Amino acid sequence: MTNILADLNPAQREAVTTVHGPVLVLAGPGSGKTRVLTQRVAYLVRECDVQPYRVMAVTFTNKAASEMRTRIERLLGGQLRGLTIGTFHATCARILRREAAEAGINPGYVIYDGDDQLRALRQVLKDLNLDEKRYRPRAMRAFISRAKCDLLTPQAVEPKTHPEEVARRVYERYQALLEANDALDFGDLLLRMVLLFEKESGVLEKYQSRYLFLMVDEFQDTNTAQYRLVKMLAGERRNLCVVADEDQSIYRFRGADYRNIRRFREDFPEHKLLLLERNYRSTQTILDAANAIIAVSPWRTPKRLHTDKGAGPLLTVFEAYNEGEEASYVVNEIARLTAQGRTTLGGCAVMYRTNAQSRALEDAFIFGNMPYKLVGATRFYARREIRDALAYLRLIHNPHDSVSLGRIINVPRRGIGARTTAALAQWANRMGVSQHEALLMLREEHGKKGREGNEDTGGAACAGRQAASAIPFGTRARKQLLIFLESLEGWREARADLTVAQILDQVLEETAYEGWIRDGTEQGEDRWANLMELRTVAADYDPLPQETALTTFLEEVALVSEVDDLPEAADASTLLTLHSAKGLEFDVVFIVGMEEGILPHSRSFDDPEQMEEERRLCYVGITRARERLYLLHAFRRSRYGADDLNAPSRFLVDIPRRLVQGKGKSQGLAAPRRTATWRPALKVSPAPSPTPRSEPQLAIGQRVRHALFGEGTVIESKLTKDDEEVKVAFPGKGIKKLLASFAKLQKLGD
DNA sequence: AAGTTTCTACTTTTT
DNA sequence: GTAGAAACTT
Repeated sequence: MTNILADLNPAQREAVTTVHGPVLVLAGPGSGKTRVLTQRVAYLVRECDVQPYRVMAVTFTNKAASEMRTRIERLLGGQLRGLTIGTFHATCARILRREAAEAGINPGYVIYDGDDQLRALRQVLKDLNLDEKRYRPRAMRAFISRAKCDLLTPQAVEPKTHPEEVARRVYERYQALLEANDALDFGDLLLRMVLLFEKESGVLEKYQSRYLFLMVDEFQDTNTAQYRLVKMLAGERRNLCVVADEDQSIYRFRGADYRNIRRFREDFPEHKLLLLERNYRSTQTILDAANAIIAVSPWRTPKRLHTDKGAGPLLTVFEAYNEGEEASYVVNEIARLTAQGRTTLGGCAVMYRTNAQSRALEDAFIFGNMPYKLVGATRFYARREIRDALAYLRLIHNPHDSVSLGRIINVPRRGIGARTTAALAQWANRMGVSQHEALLMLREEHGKKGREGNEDTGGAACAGRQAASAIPFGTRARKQLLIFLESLEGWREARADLTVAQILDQVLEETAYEGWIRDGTEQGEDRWANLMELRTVAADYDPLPQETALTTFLEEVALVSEVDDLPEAADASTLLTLHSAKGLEFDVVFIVGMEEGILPHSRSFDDPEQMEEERRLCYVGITRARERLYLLHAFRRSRYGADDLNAPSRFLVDIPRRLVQGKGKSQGLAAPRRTATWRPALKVSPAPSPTPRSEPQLAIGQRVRHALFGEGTVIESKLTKDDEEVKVAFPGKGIKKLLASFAKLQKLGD
């Protein structure tokens, strides 16, 4: 058995072994805090005879949680039954499911994400006769989410302005809709948990006495609801260990409040404070740059990060002419560094402020025939086809979910248009039942009518009997609705005998979804492939007991995050936002778009607090680098259509020149364009030298082979200054723009 | 109701 | 420069 405490520095060791009472670990980037947390759990279990099920560890992402679990299991050599490791949301979702009766929730509830929230809100705005232009669903969502983070129910909100009063009413109505749908949104998971603990002291005590030891990672990113939750759970015992780095607090916009650190210090005055300042990741040069950026920030506990690693290479600051040149510079540098054996493709990452910036980079990677993996962009679970499929599954699981119903009732097209869906929603509303129940009533009426042999057209005959159930549909609409209901009821019955994957198959089959989505375009193929990918994920749930498989699948799918489904294996560079970079590390990091208006983002200009957050975001990016750091900005950048000229980021100015290669010629205000700057990189690049001018150009119609895309046909070709740019159609892969010198296209006969 | 075209907002970050 | 909604037509 390995000694759990070996290889820990004194501060780390103390953080691991101080298991009783509150502990605050202030941990700089790369200081081994994940290590501390895993060793601490292992220490509790092995050295202190604590049963795993008495420990709860909360992490920020599911990925962090499963990594931690794996590492602990490796340390202890065995499965840890009953250990609770997960995100706040996942943990609350599970407890609420278990305590559904006490919480007054249907245990089969579904979880609404941001997109579902918007759909629900649009319905609410329609019901309240509010103009979507004046009361933006997104603004309403932000208002509601903020309220929930602050533990405010609609009744508790105190509107200060008229628009806030309207938002409060929307919140109230929205909440009623969710309740009717047996749905909880992300905010509800936390809010309802807190409310349950406050209302039912017995339930709280049950969990307090189960969880003797609590740990929270990324504590600076907790919101008020989350703070309240851990404080309640810690109870009298106060065995609560939180790990925080206020310099990496980057989620203020979704309610995170790094002041929870201060709150912790006040609420747990007897806490032990531990500082992890030794960095095991980066060179001193990178740490100095990071310190220079963050030291400017007020109100922070100063930390002095240090490392045993040497100075390492200087930083590179580079001004490109535009985003295209910025991207090709990155690709060239990665090619050069990997060819020199200084790193691997997987050791390189490119980080940016907004997802939209990934496009130019992707183009450059494809141009250069360099493998890359993209984190985020259009999240897998945000894709339309995936959401459609999940809506079907959710509806089968919980027919009250009218948001899902509204999503797929006419997808694929089945003759139920906007008019009919609006009428159905209104009708159900008026009768105070869910849309599914309304459909069941419609069927009943229909059957009755048939038996009575009543041959009226339209719903007039029923109107006299029951005003509330006057059926607002024409014959055709009614027929289509009943056909839809039959399908749904069929799946719901079949559900008991089928696995999740089989239910999905059946839905796709019976709705002819494949034909609907596979329309012969490249996009259609992608979408179908995504669905098959979803099917693979669903098949993972086959071994679970039949009754819980669908519930578990839907819950886990609702709570996965961006970085969670990062493919590990492939040797490819990573493209990701600065936000999703947190917690990761790479040999070489490129931060692109270091410009005023991009990083810092223009939305932060008028709010000093938000500007500080931009600074921390920059700090997070820098501290991801182990060896080499490149900071890039472009003289000119096109942002949705128009061209902008952006000054270099103010954060660049804070970096001491001695840390920067080439004496920072490009620092200061926007310099005139110097395209020559990046050409040398192209020359030393290991990529094959550009096709000699004499070589016959690739003609339109020429068949070619590409290493990544296979065989294709040239459909467009134009000569640029010193190369040839071609568009090639690859069957099944779509049309790609390629640079002849990089793409290594092999000409094929015929 | 479905298929077109036109318009518009979008691009901050996500459990 | 695009995706999704709204406004049109068939």
